[in-house]
Amino acid sequence: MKKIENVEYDALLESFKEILKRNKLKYTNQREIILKTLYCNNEHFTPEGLYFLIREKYPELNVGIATVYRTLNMLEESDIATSISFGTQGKKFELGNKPHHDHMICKKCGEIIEFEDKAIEKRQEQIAKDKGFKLTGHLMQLYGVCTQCQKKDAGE
Amino acid sequence: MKKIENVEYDALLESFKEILKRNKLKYTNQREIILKTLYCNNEHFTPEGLYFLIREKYPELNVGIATVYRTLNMLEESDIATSISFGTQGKKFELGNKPHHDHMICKKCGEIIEFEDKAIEKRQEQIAKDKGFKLTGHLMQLYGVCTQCQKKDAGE
DNA sequence: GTCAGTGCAAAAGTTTTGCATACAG
DNA sequence: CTGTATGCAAAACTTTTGCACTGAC
Repeated sequence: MKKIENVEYDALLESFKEILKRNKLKYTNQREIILKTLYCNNEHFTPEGLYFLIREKYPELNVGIATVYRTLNMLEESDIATSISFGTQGKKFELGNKPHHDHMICKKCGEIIEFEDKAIEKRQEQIAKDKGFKLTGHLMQLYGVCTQCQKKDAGE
Repeated sequence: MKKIENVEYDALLESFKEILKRNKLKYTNQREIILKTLYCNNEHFTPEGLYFLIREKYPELNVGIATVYRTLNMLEESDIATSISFGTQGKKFELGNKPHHDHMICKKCGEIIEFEDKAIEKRQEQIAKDKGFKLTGHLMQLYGVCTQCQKKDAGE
């Protein structure tokens, strides 16, 4: 994984610090590591998964699961991260910095593919307008079976 | 609430019985009540919420929470019901009988408006095809502020 | 009669909380 | 220094499971 010297991350970090300051919260090592880990691993983490990864990569920090939960909830409330849940596999968090993107999820293996579609975005705005909603965000998840799992299924 | 003498419900019930039979499962009172309650209350239930409602309406049945969980999971596996999660409010189940519909959710008051959009459905199928997915379903939620809440906000 | 379904209670899993200590501001 | 954040462990919640009994077929 390349070292972070990245305008996008810097901006994210700044806005994070900004939000912390605005809410009189403290900028701690743990909070930064959690943010950074979410950023670097372009994945969707369960709180537990994130916890284990951080424990492994930064054992000296000795992060507690409670801190991970507290931080994730805080990030979600601040709209820095969002959580999604699919099937029985529980809740997963990701950063909400990417402006608009959606998820296609394999029901068999849980793989998540991200995609973006301007046409759909446009329609969404139109629908909201029709119903008198002021649109602030959206969540779209397509469920299906990924190529690999389709092959596997066929083989059985 | 009007009594059920409803073609749509009958059809649902039939397909439910059909699925039960196909899987050598039994048609029990509890299972029917759970299905009926989901159908009559056009809402999105948490397992617990459904449990309490059923306890209240059919105390003589003495349904256990375990049965509610078991049945909901069974319904979801059979694609009769789907579960979605609304933010931190946990997992909610609804019947999947309405062929395709999505949700627009007011972040202020929690109101849920259902809508349907053919153009988006089409695009979704196209996207899935492009990525090699076999699409089995989708979940789309638009978040925003409803007309009433916008007015309220303006008034403050 | 047989075997799946049920309620109950216990267990397993997940998330939050209380508290003493650590550390950012 | 002050007071928030943290780790730990306990508590609270949520969901699943084991078991003896019930009831659908």
